[in-house]
Amino acid sequence: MAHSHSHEHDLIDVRAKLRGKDRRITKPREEILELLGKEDHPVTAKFIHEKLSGTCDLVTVYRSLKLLESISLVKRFNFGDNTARFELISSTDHGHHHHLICKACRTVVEIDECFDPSLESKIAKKHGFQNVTHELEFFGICSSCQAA
Amino acid sequence: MAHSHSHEHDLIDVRAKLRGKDRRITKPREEILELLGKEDHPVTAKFIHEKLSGTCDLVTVYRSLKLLESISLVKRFNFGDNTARFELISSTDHGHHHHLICKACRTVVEIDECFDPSLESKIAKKHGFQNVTHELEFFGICSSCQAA
DNA sequence: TAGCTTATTGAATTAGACTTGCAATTAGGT
DNA sequence: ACCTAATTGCAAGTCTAATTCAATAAGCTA
Repeated sequence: MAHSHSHEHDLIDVRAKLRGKDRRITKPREEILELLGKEDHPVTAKFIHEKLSGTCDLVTVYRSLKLLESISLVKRFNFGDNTARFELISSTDHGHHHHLICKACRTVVEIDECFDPSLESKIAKKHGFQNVTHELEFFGICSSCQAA
Repeated sequence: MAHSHSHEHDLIDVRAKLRGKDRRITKPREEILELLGKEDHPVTAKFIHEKLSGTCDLVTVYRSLKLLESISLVKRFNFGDNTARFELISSTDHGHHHHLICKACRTVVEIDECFDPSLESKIAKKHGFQNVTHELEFFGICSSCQAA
């Protein structure tokens, strides 16, 4: 019950984001959002497609993710392996956070810390840029892989 | 003369890096290094291949860049468009610097500033990671594109 | 300098992520 | 229930990059 209620709540959110844009709530989009809600790290389109095992086409996953990204429900991350990864944007951090990735086993740790925002505004001002954001990921060797 | 002299100097560097590794100094590798030395922003493999216009195959460019990266002569950057970009590693910053990229026209500005290294060591220690590095790029709208 | 060993190259093929065109389907308003 | 347009599935295409293998050439050694 509690789950279906919160699910309903999510849907209201999604509808709000789609409203007036001639966009629709479809089963693949719902399923992808629900799956992303259960993952605590960014996942690839292929991973989503496999988890959904045949309920929709891989192309639909790509298209859905692009749409969800465009309405700021999902954020795309790049871990340097030529494969986009997607995470649900949480209301707490608005999707702005970083990751620490093990170069050996590809384990991912979510990072809340970030550098002082004054650095970004300083850089923006210095070069006359506006709406400056950044992408930051950390890479290293996790404790398990150090032992091995 | 001055140029050929500095070129010779570079070659000594390259030979040193390759020494004892059963690797060879070849014309494509020399040409790629020379070209990268003239560029002041990261460039794609395709760009290099076009500039070298037929002197070697695109596959050789990919292979050479991978080799040069492996011996720390070249650094790979990711600007979020699924295309790797490469820059010669300068002795001054050891390849560690960042970029500010215009989301509209893709203009690139080299950035020297970075956040305090204590943030990185704090994160490394907190999660038991070693050899932690980071990839950081800034994105925004440049002054020309703001006007347009 | 010639000869030898083996790293490297070129050309074609393959791999993998992602996109596009189009007919069939379906969301969601009336 | 009906209608219209957004969405999907499937096939085919694009783009970056890796792989295979015979031909080439770097760089010793005599």
